Amino acid sequence: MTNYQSFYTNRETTAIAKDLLGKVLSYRSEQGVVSGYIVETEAYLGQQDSAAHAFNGRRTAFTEALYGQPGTIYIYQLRQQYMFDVVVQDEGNPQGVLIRGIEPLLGRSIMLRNRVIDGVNLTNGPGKLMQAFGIQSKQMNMQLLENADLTVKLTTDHYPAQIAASTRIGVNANGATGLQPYRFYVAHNPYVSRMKKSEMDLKRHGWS
DNA sequence: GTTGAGATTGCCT
DNA sequence: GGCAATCTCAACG
Repeated sequence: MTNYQSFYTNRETTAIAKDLLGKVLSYRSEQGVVSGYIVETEAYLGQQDSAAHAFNGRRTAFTEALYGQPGTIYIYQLRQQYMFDVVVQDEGNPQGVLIRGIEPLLGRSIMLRNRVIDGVNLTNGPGKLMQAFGIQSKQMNMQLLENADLTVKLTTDHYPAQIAASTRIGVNANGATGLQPYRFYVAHNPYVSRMKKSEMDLKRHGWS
């Protein structure tokens, strides 16, 4: 267990999901470095969470990465879209945090080229941000964030003025934990998915 | 500006 | 065969 990995264990997954807000997600692409501040996350609590891929201990090639060490990359494909989770908790405990939105920092022109659409639509969704980064394969699945071209920097100069919570998006609401408030986001930040224009803070973007 | 349904691919979530 | 942790765009208010 490295120091880097200790961030991703030893406390509740919901606490880790909140703590990731404001951290910088960075990718060394072939076109150059692209990065952004994390503004939206969702916690998935593994075997007891009816909305989680690893509910009831489901373990297949699809979900294998979730069972890896803390800080492992979990990339999966859904309807032509790639999505990215950070695996949290100790090896064998299949919990994860889905990164749902980022505020662009470096390489904005690269993201524009990859997405061909400007404004908040550049990165305000889990599939959108992967498109913007130009990650369109599962090549980095199961790698450690620490060693991969995709990393999360755990120091930051951005802190949410307020963290909001809600139910998770797109999950089956009928399960036991389907309506738990495990989605966390920087209140009023424009790059949060489904953020209403009338609620956006266009000056400070919700940072303190 | 906001909401709803269709698109469309891989795996059994 | 059916469904999935989404995106896009057309239609409505």
